[in-house]
Amino acid sequence: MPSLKAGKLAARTGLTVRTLHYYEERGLLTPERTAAGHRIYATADMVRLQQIVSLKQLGFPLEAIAAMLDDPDYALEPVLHQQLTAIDQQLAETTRLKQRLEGLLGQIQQGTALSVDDLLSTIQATTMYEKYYTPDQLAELQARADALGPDGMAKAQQDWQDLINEVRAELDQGTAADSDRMKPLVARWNALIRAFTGGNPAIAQSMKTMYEQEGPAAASQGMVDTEVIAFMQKALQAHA
Amino acid sequence: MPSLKAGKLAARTGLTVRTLHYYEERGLLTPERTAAGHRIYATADMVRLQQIVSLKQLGFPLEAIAAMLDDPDYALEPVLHQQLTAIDQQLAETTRLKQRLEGLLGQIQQGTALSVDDLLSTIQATTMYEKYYTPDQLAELQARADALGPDGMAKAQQDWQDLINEVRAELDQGTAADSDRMKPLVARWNALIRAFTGGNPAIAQSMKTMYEQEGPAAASQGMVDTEVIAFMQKALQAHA
DNA sequence: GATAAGCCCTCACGTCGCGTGAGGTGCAAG
DNA sequence: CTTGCACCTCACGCGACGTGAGGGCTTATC
Repeated sequence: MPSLKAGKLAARTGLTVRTLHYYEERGLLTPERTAAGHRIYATADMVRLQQIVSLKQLGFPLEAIAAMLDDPDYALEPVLHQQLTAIDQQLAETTRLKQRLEGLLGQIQQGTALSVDDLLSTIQATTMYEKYYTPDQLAELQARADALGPDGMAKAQQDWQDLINEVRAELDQGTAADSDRMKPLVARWNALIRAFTGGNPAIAQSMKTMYEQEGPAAASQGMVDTEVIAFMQKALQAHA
Repeated sequence: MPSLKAGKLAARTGLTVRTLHYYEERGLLTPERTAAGHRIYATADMVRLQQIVSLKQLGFPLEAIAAMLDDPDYALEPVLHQQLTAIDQQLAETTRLKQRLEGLLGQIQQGTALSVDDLLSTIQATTMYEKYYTPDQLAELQARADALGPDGMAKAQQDWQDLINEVRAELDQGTAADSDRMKPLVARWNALIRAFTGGNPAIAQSMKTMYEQEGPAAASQGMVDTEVIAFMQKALQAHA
């Protein structure tokens, strides 16, 4: 009769004894026991173990596997869809990460960036943008940046920084987003955005999506201060 | 003077206070303290935090980030390369996972597979193969499977199962891999492999690679018993 | 100057899927 | 009968925090 103890089953499946114990802890697999407490895995247990392993290969957490195996009428389609969209998202993120890494490696091999600091300045400039702008749009942005030259870029950066500082000052003073005091700041903000987008509405739209979607996480990229962004979004709407 | 306490900094960066604490625990960020023990983040701390976040976005673990930031001459190229190959591998695995999920969803939507059990039989048949065989080879295998028909498939499966059981019996009896008793079993094994590969050496090669590379993990897929496989590899070599 | 609200602090345990010992018992072979 | 291996049960470790619990600090209001 084909029934095995933990060590043998582990050897045959390529799992470890600890893993079998763990599955039992989680209620996934419940072999019989000898009088001395040794686990005895019968054929049915092996079949079930095989199912567990297969479902794990599909990326399901153990808890979900337990639910599936314990209910034979489990609705598979929704979980598969869910799993698939999660996978798609992960795939997209990983792909972007790969592109970033390749870009940085390229910079290093060209000698453009050598220290951690150099690297970080590159990251800030590129990370978030790649996500929301199409290649076309990125090319256009790059062209405009080139046209400005390093000095122009520095000035634009400074303009943004000054404006953000002033907005934060108002925020700290408790100024309301729809206050008249915000009017000139809103105007300057819009002007800077126009300069950035070059009047291209597609780019403006991408930028808007970026802030809406990304929220706090985006700001952490360039350290743009999430509070200021949220505040300005209200102000922009109030003075639309 | 721009220096903030934990809550404010957290709000601005989109991180949580706990995260700031944790970075301090790990030695990544060490703000000053007030007499009462409250953390005070100066501008330099914010810059450093920004660097930490950026490097985290590249997928580095906190320990590596600490090393990079503490040594300005840190050799970046190797770690970037390493990171990139890790990413590539992850990408490949995730892509395969996605394909599997899509295949299964297709089956469900066609009504071919409805229960968890149906799903699992499909998984076993396909999972591992997709990894090591080229699409061409998979098509050829599929064609041969179709030619056999369901009955032929069942017989082939049974032949394999019988052979494996016999091999395991020898293994349990302590028969040596190079023993003459193994000769007929080796011959049958080779015959079944020829039937499977259809004499196509490319497919045979893929199959070999699969077993070599995958080892125990592969077996867990179809529950092929890793011990029997290892034993047969020795036997096949001994009787080559 | 007292009090309440809100921010800050330090433990300390939970997450997920096991790996890795430590320390003790069971079992088949010599 | 003893040796040695297989088995058992705790119990801590990982990575990057989340989530309270329980208690001090600070600031606005009365």
